Amino acid sequence: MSMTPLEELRHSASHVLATAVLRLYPEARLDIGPPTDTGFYYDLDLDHKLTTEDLVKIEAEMKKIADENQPFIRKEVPRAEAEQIIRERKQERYKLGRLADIPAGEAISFYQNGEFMDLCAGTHVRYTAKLKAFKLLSIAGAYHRGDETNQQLQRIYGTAFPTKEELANYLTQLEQAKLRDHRKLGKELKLFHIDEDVGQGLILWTPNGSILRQQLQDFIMGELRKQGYSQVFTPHIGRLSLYKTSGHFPYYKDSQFPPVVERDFLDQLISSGCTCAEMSNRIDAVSVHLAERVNKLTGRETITKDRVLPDDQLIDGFLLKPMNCPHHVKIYSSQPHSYRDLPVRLAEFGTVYRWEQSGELNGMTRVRGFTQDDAHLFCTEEQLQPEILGCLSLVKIILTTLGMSDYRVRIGLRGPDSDKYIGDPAMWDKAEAACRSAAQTIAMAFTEEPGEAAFYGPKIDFMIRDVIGREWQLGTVQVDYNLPVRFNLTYIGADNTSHRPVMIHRAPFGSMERFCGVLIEHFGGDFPLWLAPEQIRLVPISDKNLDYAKTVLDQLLGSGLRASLDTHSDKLGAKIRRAELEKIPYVLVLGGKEAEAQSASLRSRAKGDEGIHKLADLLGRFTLEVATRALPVKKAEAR
RNA sequence: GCCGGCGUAGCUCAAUGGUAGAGCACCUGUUUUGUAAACAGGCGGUUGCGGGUUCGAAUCCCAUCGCCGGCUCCA
Repeated sequence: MSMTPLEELRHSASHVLATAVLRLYPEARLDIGPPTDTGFYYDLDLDHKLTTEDLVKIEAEMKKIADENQPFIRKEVPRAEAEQIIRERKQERYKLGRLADIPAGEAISFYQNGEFMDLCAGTHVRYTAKLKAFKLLSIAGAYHRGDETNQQLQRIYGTAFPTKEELANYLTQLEQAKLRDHRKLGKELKLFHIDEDVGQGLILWTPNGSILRQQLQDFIMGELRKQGYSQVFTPHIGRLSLYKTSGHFPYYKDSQFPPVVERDFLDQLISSGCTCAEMSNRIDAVSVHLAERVNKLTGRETITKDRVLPDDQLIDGFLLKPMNCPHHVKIYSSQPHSYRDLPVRLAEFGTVYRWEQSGELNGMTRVRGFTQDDAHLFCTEEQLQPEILGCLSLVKIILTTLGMSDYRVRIGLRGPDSDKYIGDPAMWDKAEAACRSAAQTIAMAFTEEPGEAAFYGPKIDFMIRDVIGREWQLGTVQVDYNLPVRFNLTYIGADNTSHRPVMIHRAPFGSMERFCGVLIEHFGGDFPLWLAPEQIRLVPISDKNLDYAKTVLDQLLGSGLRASLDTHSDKLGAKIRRAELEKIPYVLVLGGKEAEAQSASLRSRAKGDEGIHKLADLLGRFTLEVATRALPVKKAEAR
């Protein structure tokens, strides 16, 4: 087990944390305490509910242990002795299981510092005095082995650095990151609102946020037209039977909003004394006809007998769509296709609804209703690779245009448990190779992750971190061999026989909500001119300049720019301050001098006062900056 | 969903069992301003919602809704 020096330090800090906890709470039962990307934690079982005050005490005890300068000593022992050590220390509850995880033949080691001894592969710093800069940050619940059916433990998070300066820098960074949090900026800049009366995880896009979203949509739609996409519109709901054919219902029932069943139907069920469990079974069930059809198409018992009921027992209803694909599939299959028509590319900003667990909801990045910049491509096997390439280039255009370079690309391949994956292994090989070579062609660095594929095909995901350090999936490109089969999609080939198309799901932004959330944080609210809700604020020096200011406003609006006039009777400084706080890219100061020369005094967000310019020049500059979708100049670079 | 913390004016926060308050925002008036905050006055609250304890509850207890940090999940 090799660790970087920083990991070694943090891992040692977690041991010292455990040492301190046992001094204060000898009854604590320890699980594990590894280093993380940003610090370390230790999971422990303790009846006493730890509070932030307890953290202060534990941290003080850790400082003492560091001062005691205990050496970390490694001891390798046979398995039987390891078990004995764990029992002597009354830590058998979790540690014996951890011991059992160590494969036979591998060394079993303990690390001791002072009175504390822990089963541990290592490595560690040599003395506790090396721990000069650490801090406990938070307490959280965590399931033993990450399994929600297991005991929930208390997890203490902390961080450690080689020096106090580095720790202080990290903590300041955390504070600064919080200022860019999209939930905070969303409120300050009036970009979106979530109202508990509307519902958790349901975004209300306010006028400012709507401009942001609309600009992004217009941008991507322009690119889609260039790539030969067709625009479609589909409703927000669809019949349950549609999702039974696609397989989404009831397989993903727990992450869907409950189905809508007709009122007459419900009344009938209630009067017939139908129980909830019975009703649930009947809603989940499918007809003999549908089961036979799906099973025949997929060539196996995809829908098992226990889910089949006679037609008069079935309850149909509508589902808020959790995905757009079944609707798009139905558009494809509404008419016959020749190989000459392919690829068919159907695009829609489609709003979908998913029942996310309440504890998982987070601002705009994890919501229950969101709009995907979705599209479904229907193509031949041969077209798969170039089509994937086209999808990737879309994502690349977006990320490049927005200056987002801090992302990683993950190719999800099928894992070893082959039962989960549907479709012919030879087709999978081809699709996985197509993903790989498309990514290579476009020169994107990627990691291949076996087991991360969907059950219906491999995928390419774009992962981006938010200011808190949480990683989110944005853009995605997924190959699908399942839906074309289930819906019996075909096209007529050059050989005049029927063929099965391959489907690609792709969403370069992912969802507009999540993307905008991440984008707000990426720019810290200082949007490029083309995205800024308000681009230019007009500030007259005094009310005497209002008339001139109005003529300037008309010219800006007439050029398609988003501008407003500050008519408050405040002093100039106050008006400037207001515009700065609202992060408006440009302020035009208008006074007597400016009015005489059809000009304006320009103040830019990046550079400050830029002096007097002719209005005509300014209009040209602004419209060009919008048209080229120029990235904002950073304040530091401007100086 | 689970563990823990939190919920006071539009926003940021004060008031720890004894009269709900400040700053900003907003409105009115005065001021007419040259690059990040003029001055004065006014409006604004059933302390998330519902119960309970108490002579008296923002404060203590119960329940519920929501938010925050994790965990689990994410077609």
